Amino acid sequence: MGRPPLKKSAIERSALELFVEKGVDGTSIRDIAQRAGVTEGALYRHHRSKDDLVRHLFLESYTRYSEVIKKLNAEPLPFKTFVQSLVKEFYRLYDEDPYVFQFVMIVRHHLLDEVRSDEKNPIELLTRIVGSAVKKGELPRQNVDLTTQLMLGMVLQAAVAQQYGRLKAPLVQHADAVGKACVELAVRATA
Amino acid sequence: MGRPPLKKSAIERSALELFVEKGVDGTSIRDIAQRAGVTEGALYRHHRSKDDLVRHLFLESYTRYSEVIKKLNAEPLPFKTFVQSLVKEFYRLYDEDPYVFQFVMIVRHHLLDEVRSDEKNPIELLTRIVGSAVKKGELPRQNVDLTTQLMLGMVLQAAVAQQYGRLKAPLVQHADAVGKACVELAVRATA
Amino acid sequence: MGRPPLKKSAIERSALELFVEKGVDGTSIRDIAQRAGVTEGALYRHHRSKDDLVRHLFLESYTRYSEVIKKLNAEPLPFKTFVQSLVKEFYRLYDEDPYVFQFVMIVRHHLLDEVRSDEKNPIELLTRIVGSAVKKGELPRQNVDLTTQLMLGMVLQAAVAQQYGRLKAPLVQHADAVGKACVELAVRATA
Amino acid sequence: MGRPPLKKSAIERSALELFVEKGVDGTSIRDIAQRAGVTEGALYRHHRSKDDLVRHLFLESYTRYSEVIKKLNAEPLPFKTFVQSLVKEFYRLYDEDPYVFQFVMIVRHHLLDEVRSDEKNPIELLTRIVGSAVKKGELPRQNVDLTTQLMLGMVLQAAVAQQYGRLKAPLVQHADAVGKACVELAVRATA
DNA sequence: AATGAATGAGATTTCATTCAT
DNA sequence: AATGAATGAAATCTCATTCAT
Repeated sequence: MGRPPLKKSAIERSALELFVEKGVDGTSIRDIAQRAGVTEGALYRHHRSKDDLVRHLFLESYTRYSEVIKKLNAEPLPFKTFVQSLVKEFYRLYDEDPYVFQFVMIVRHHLLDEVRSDEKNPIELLTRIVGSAVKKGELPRQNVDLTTQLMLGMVLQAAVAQQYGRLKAPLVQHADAVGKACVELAVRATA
Repeated sequence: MGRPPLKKSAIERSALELFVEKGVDGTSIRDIAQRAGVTEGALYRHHRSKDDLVRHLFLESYTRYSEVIKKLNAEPLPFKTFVQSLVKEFYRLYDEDPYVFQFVMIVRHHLLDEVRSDEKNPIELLTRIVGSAVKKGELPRQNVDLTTQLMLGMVLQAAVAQQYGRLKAPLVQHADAVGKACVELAVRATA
Repeated sequence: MGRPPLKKSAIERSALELFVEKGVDGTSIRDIAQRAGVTEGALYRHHRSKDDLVRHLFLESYTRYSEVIKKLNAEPLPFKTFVQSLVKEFYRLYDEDPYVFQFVMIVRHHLLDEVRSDEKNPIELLTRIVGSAVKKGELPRQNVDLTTQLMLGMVLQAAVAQQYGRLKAPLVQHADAVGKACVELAVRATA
Repeated sequence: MGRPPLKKSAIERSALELFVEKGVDGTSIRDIAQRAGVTEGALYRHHRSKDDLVRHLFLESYTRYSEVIKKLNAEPLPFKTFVQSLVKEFYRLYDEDPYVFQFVMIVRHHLLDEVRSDEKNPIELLTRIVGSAVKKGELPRQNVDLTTQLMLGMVLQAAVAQQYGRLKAPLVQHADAVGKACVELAVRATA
């Protein structure tokens, strides 16, 4: 009945981009409003505060990535297939919209607490998946936490490198290589 | 390998810690002065501006890490030895003062430009080292950029994980495992 | 003596209450709309502006009280009867809807100008009534302004005290005592 | 060692006056700064927020008046003397600086809570003093709360009337008349 | 009649920096 | 060297009001 919220998505998109480009604290409400083509007050119709906006964008973005893991975990896949599919899906998402990934990387320091308590947060889940592959005998005995983190490091770093121009886009073309590296790491690791 | 500076000025130390804890933009001159136990004006005796202070701390910290690579690169080591020594030295530094590493991670977005142009910046150097190991036949033909980034990802992620409480300190105890993973990655990679 | 308006519009009632609870400037259009269960725009169907709404409520409330005096003044009553009836009517009104009284107390600072010019404003009227009682010999010679104000002070303070929980409601039960105090004050005062 | 706080009192005085003239919510930080001849930020060196400033001024002002009662209560005076001295002291303070009194009247609605819990708040004290005069037989049995409030009403209303130009300043010249009225009220009241 | 998104002006507050002491 | 009051600019947020729907 009232006006439709024409500018809501413009505001959120502008914010996401600016947060990535200049950092959260480095981006002012005015910056966001200008890029979105609205006045500063408009933002507050949709979000209680700048902080609120950041939180909203974070949860939205974070969820997008964490659901990939949850979905893949729902089907019973061999470890190798699981890892390779995961990397591919992950990089597909990245190529689709690198800003979303970059935004999560940038704010996780300050907001990860809100998610960490979640028993099913993606890192926890990933660790458990590696752990159960060890129990099933798919992988040798090893430091599960360390292996998980190292795999994660490889997957994330490729994205960071793309950002800095050190790897060519699209990232999906590296998915097989990275996936293979992850699997080999896990298969050859020793306790 | 240098010893840690036994006594940084209280101002610089407070700044470093706060920048890590709350971000650079999230930290005010007042915050720094308070933690250092001085007043706001005092900071300007030692640094022209906040920006100046950040730059100073960054260069100091960055140098500490990049020199490890330069030094190791000065001696002609086999690839495997090089990588393992590098990881060990790196983690020794990290354990000595995690704030320094975290600070570099945090501000590189904003300040890396000043360093990137440097032909001898550590990533460039690392990439060249992997590249020449391939040329010498120490490593099989492969995507050198990708391999370098994946190794880097593993090394850095372990530090991030420690920060988040997912890996137990000191990091040095993981140096051998991480070093081995890096070497195997490079050795087994294919073009 | 008029009956209370059985059904004020939700907007006006909400506004009245909020103005009393948080002050006029401390109450936003949004606050009013929320409590009334409508949206912000709706208010402007009924009142040109917030200022308009305040003025409307003030005049309505103020009139309610000032008419008591005018009516009583219309009949030729002995001073004592006049005062006692006045207090009783006044407190009856107060008990009926304390918000209305409190609202008048709160906004008189800002709006009294509009009324003060009125030659027949209640304070003026009251002062004249005391004055003519002196002229008629019903009361001894005295500082008429002072006496009027002291009587007024007693009557109003009982209401304030009720508000702060220092006198029990309903106020009407104190009307005789307060009325008697006013009369005695006037009767015993000296020039 | 730093600059002396030259502007602190100017800020507080300007605030006090403006709060009385235009209300607390009706006065902006800019208003205060302008009248004090400083920039807006200067206020925040001395007070954490506008709210803080209001609270500070209130406590300071409130204390000024409540100490009159406390001091007089310290000496064992007959009721009549006590009341007359109190009114005189009170009006002396008022004449000295009417703004202080008016400010307290204006903000008490919003801040009185902070003081009400105080067992020794002036209204409580006053009530107890009347009560003990009754116990001692100095006054007849009566509704102590009501009498106290009516006396208070007279004393305060004279000040309000001065503000509105209905009583001539200085108020001290009315002290005896008001004091006498208070005493007579208490002496003649009945249960 | 009503909605609620959006505006535009202004409010409070923060903060890097300067400067008298 | 150091202090901390004060500045000036900018940041976040509020809010009465308008207007397309």
